[in-house]
Amino acid sequence: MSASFADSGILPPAIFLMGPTASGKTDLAIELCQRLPCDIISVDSAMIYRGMDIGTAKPDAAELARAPHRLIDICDPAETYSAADFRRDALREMAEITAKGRIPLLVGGTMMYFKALWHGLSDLPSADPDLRKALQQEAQQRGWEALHQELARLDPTAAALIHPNNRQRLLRALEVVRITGKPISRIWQSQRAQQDESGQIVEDYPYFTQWQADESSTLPYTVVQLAIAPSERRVLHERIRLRFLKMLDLGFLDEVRTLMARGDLTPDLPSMRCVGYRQAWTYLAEDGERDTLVATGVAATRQLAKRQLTWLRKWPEVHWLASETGQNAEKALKIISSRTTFN
RNA sequence: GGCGCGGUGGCAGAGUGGUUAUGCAGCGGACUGCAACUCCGUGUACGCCGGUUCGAUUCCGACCCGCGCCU
Repeated sequence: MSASFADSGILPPAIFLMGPTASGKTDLAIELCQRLPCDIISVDSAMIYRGMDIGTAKPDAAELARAPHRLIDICDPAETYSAADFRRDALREMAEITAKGRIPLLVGGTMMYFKALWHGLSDLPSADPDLRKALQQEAQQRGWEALHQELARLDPTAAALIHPNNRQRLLRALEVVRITGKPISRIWQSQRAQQDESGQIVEDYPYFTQWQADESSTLPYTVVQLAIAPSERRVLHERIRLRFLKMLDLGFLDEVRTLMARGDLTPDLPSMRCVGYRQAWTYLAEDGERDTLVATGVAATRQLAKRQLTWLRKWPEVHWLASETGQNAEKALKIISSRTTFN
């Protein structure tokens, strides 16, 4: 079971396996690896961090030995990583896997990364920490409303789309205007226009045509998209609760203590704002109640799952699997073989 | 048994004779370089019965429940 797709004229296969946290993605992915010539690429903005194992529910050593995951443990928790970084890295790994005649299996719950990979990103400048710091200071002095008003002047379209309270996105939009001299919305639009001329718009999915970039950013693979989740929300909530308690048993707090003890990490870093880590940090730093830690940690995880499901609910071309059902690997294989020429 | 205090949406917690805080959780949603982020939207609930009143969660009475004190 291997083939060269490079010169066959057929796009090589790739599999997306998506789902909310605690839905059983990792187990299913490992099972698929036993049955298909595929290699796993993690699509997870938290598992990228080294030393963050228990709280991210990273596969353990035995599982990794059976089914290696690419793009985990690639960053130090002091570092930041972006959707653009992910797209670049994932494309590189996918090419490498495909070159070996194998199938890239992209597994994870970071929907923004899936979207960036699948649809590409507009040609925008990356984050500029110094500029962001300067903008933050400006906000301190002039007020956040003033910054939003400035955006309304420079880029009314973006300002209408970004709520004044959404400082993170407001800063990003201002950052782009200041660096490029062009409104971020115009950059989105110019690429949408190209899209229109090439006739690539998929009418059924207007949402996804909003930002699809030019041909070159289209993913050169035949993608089979699978999503897995419990069919009932309450079941997902219970799985989340049990898993959080299990993490605590496994020494999650020690893991966070170790991170805090480094001395160079702060609670506002992306890594330390991850679900569970943020709550554990507060609990340890403020000597909180254990019941509160559990309640807030579990709630934060539920909220994460809800946001992931919001993405997934409107995601086109997904084939759904139910976590609690047996035989998901068989079902997945059936879907995969019916949608690709592989085998 | 007597006296006192209190019973407000899933939880916490304000308050008012008519305009029905707030926080958390839940639910729905947005999201192009921090995305496990960030942000938006969403609930007439006032223990029970009767009375006063044009109108009662708010005033009065009885009752039930909880807490404290007393005999």
